[in-house]
Amino acid sequence: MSRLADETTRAAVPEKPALEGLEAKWDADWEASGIYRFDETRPRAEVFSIDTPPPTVSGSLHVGHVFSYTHTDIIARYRRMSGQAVFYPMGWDDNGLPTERRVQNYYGVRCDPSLPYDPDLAAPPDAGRPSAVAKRRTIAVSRPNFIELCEELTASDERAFEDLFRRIGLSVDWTRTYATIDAHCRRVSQLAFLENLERGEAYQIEAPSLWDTTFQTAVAQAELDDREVPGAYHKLRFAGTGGADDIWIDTTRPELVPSCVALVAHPDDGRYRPRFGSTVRTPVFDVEVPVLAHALADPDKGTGIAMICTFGDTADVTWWRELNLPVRTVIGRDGRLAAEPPAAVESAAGRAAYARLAGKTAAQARAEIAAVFAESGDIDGEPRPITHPVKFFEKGDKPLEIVSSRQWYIRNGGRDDDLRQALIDRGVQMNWVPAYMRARYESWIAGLNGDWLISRQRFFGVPIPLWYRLDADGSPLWDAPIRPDPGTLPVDPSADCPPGYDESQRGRPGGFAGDPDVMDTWATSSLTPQIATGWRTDEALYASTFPMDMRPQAHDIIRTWLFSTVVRAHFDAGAVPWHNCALSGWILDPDRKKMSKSRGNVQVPTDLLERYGADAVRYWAACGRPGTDTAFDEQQFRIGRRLAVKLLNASKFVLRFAELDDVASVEVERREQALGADLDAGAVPAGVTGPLDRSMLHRLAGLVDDASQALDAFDYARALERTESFFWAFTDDHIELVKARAYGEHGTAAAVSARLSLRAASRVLQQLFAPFMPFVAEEVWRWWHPASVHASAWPQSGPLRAAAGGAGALPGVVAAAVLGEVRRAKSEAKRPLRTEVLRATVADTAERIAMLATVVDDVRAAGRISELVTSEGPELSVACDLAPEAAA
RNA sequence: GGGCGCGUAGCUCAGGCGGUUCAGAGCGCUUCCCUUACAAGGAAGAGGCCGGGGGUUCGAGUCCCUCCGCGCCCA
Repeated sequence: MSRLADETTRAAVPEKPALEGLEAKWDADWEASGIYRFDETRPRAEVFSIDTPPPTVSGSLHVGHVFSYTHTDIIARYRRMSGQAVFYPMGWDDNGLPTERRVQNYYGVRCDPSLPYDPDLAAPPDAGRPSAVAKRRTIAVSRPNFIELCEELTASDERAFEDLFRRIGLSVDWTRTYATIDAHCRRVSQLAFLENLERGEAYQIEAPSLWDTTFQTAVAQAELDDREVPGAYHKLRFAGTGGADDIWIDTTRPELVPSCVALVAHPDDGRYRPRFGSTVRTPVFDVEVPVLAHALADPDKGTGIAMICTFGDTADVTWWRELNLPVRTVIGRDGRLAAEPPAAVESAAGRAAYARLAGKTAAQARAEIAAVFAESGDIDGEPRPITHPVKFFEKGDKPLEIVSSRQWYIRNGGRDDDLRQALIDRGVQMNWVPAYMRARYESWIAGLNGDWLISRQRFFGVPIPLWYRLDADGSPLWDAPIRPDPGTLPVDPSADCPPGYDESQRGRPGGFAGDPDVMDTWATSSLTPQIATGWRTDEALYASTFPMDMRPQAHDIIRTWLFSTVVRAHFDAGAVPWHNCALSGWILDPDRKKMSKSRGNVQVPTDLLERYGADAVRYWAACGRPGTDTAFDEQQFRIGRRLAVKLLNASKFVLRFAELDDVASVEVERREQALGADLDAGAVPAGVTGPLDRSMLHRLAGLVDDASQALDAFDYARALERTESFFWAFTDDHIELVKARAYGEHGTAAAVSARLSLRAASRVLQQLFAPFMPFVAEEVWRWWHPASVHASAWPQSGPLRAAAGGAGALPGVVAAAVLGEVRRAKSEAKRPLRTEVLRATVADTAERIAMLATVVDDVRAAGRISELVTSEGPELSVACDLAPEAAA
């Protein structure tokens, strides 16, 4: 395509360039030209595929989204300009508890799975008005209706996110979006689960698991928070049997005494060693339990001996499993004590005491049992207040209980050393940015103490795709689940029938029952690479995009999203899911607190975009180094905006020489036309002869190498810093130094050299800025190019270095240094910069004086120096005789 | 308690392999300048025991040890 032919499609350089309106203008242009669409015809080696994090759309927009997504976009744009076909999809995470909660509050409804589907149900008229919703009773709706409401609300949330992401110029391929609850994701999620089941990587077992009594669901290890909460030690008496002494234990959970199955002390603890193997009787409930030894018992805690209950905490689970103890459950799924005591409680007194606890919450029962023990004399003194760490569900506000239930697990190395090591090895096969983040991955794996619990007793999620046959008594036959035909996925076992059954057999003896549970949201989002790349649905796409090249994500979810994704890819593909993990930091408010909705310190991005523009907001984001938390600093937006304005003005200055009606202008155009399309390959037309011009091109070549190297290493911040620093020196010094020559004051050849090199540098700088500030870069590029800068080829240093013709950095450095000294002399004399210097005396080393001689005309013109004399000296010094001040 | 990271100018932060772009940038502050790309701008200046203390080395923001302070992840 010849540049002449497209002359008419180019915009003229405006008289007063401005940033306003660029975002809408170029977003529309990009959308129309489709330059961000993935080219499926390109082979794997030319593809760069990105596993974009699906944002939780039920949250609100804030600057944190802008921050990390901009980092990814910079890399995507760089790779695209480097010639790769960038696969850059977008997902929405609308699956799971956050969405359920938002829907409940927004519409004022609750899900009742026992209700039938109502096809005519409309959203409540007061939906979205919290004060109105709060005044009325919540409306019970069926599970399918509830899910419809979830879908309705998430659809509008997703539009708001897409608007924001377009506004900040993400070069996402918007024809490739997914939502974690859509049919495609449910299908992939269920299919992957069924394949895990087939290979034995998923299994179901009745076992103690962490249980949130508020949300009524099991939760996984990765979702735990330890919180320090107040509690109290109760010192209780366990009566020795066969005439042995009583044993006193300290416990924070006396209400669990009815579920006590043993006492345990450290094997080396001399105080209790004689008692190992003997028994004691629990206070009041009078159940005989053994005294056992286990290394996990802490001799320094309380009296050094603990009671094992089923179950009070995770240590109980370990002891129970390793010491082969029975189960005596008292806490139910609702967090209350069961109506009946465990069968082991036989005595009338014990059963009477238990009756005082039955139906109470754990906290209520604790108070009651303290009274019971006080009456019986089995407690020593008053409870002693302490604070201790207690496990919570990260989204919950009541302590977790441990209840025995039937749950689905996926193996993750928590109970298998070989698998554990294999997953650690996968981490070694990936490039981590920054590198030290891998340590977090490894330490998480090292600390795993069980497999990954994926079933959740919730509604808005991907259902476990199984049914169970019911025996003649109506009890499910757990060991032989009925699987769906893969072609029918996704299925909802609560609404769909298994193959060979009809709806009338649901819940009937001899019929079937659907698995009531859904999968944890991470069980689906751990499959984002498979979801995005067309696994099992588009084998060609999968082959050209998987394993993916990049997973950008925040560092706090290494243990969840990153790790679980590695687990799935390891099982499914025997591979890493991606070659690079880029971990981003958080946005902190100016007081260095993490920005979050609950803290109320969130900055709304639309407001910032309004005031500073997308390029300025991106500039701020790009200054945050990989993995590093960044404080929100409004000053950075101003700086970014100033940089964008400067790029407009500097580009205008350079390009408008072409409009001068002089010989040099004709000559520049002739030389560029002679090169034709090679200009786009980075060639510089012959004719750059000026030493200062060549010196600048030499340094520009170095900048291209630095920036490319940094971007290859995902260090966008370094690339921007180098580019920005060069650019300011270019405008402050180089342009000032060559300005007179470019205007033709030293003849045509000198002007041609100046203008050609300025144009070459502008071209390169516009391209180097393009990944960071895509809107303004596109604007200035289109002033002289028919096609998008974002589809142009990333600059190469070779042609620039060739054009520099062996020049070094020094001429430019010396010229700028002398000019700086002259400016200082004028500034210190409080005279305008245009003041004439009658005579400047420059002393410097011989080498630098020699360099100065080659560029002296430029220096004299820029400094308005009439006479410049040089001498040798140890270092640079400049003495200036300024022209006398004109009489007022 | 373990792991990781961070302490450099008033503020926010750069400082790839120890030595000529090692005392740096921007902001803020002070002063000056409407100069034919840019006043939504430009030029210049002042400001620092590079957290403390040891060590390695001819030489240490840079490497090692230790202490202090801060943050994050996990127990």
